[in-house]
Amino acid sequence: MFELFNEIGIISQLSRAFFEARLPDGMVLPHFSVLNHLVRVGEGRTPVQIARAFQVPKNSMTHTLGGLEMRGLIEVRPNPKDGRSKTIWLTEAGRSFREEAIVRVGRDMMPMLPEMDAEEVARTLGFLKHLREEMDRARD
Amino acid sequence: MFELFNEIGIISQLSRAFFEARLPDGMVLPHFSVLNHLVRVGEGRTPVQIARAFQVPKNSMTHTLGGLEMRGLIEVRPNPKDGRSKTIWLTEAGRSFREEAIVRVGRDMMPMLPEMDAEEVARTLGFLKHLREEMDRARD
DNA sequence: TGTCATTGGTTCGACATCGTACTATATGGT
DNA sequence: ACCATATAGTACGATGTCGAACCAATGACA
Repeated sequence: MFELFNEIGIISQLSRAFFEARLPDGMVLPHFSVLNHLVRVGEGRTPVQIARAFQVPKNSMTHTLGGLEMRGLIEVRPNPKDGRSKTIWLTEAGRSFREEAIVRVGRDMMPMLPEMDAEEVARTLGFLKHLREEMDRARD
Repeated sequence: MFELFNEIGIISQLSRAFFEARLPDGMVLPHFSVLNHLVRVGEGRTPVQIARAFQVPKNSMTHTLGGLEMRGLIEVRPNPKDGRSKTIWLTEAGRSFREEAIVRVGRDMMPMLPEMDAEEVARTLGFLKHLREEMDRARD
């Protein structure tokens, strides 16, 4: 069990480094992740919603969103339903940035893929999701 | 595939937080990991060897070892075979600190364990090790 | 309507992590 | 023996991440 978490930690570290080596200068994995999230889950989300989705504190998300806005990849608008809140939208630059990043990373990831059995990946993913839910519950 | 790395990243984050919440004040996961490594792999390792084992840059390891030495959990001795190098040894305090941490974390991790099938854990672990090796190779 | 607790977001300070540059020792080739 | 190159460890600066404190807007409730 310790070993499992250990392996997970190291892979997380390696995959992050792998990713960031293929992103421009100061961009970091969470930047890409947020763009991706907005495409998949939908735009117009609030910062807290996004922070919860990634299980990070909201001030960290403020920081990440700040970087994305400064680079013109997202647009921040007020939330018409709540005066305290904001909503996050992709710009055209943000959308195309995500696409290019996926191509670039995907290309370099190619050589690794044939080595892994698709079914095994799916089973592992299922187990990890289960594990994550378990850990969420243990957080009280 | 992206989703797999995403899940791994979040679990890594959660498990780290879980761990560190059960360590004293300023201690952090790498501190424990290094102590554990020394017990399992053996004492007398050099900082670079340890850094490589954890896939972190050597200056990060310098920092981590500094923290452990300051707390009296390890002892640093010169390397008789190489004047540039040092060797790292556990103190009694370090050894017992590790034991206590394992007990404390293990106790709180108990409620999660019955939820997971041991065979599934083993299979996942096998796959992740394979994946890690693949990624190591891709690092050139 | 007035008051209090809750929630969204930011600011600030602390710290881990990392790239780069640097010193000191070791190693290999001539 | 001498010099070039590689390697071990450290120092420094930049930055991501986070907890705590804070402000503003909302909601609950008398």
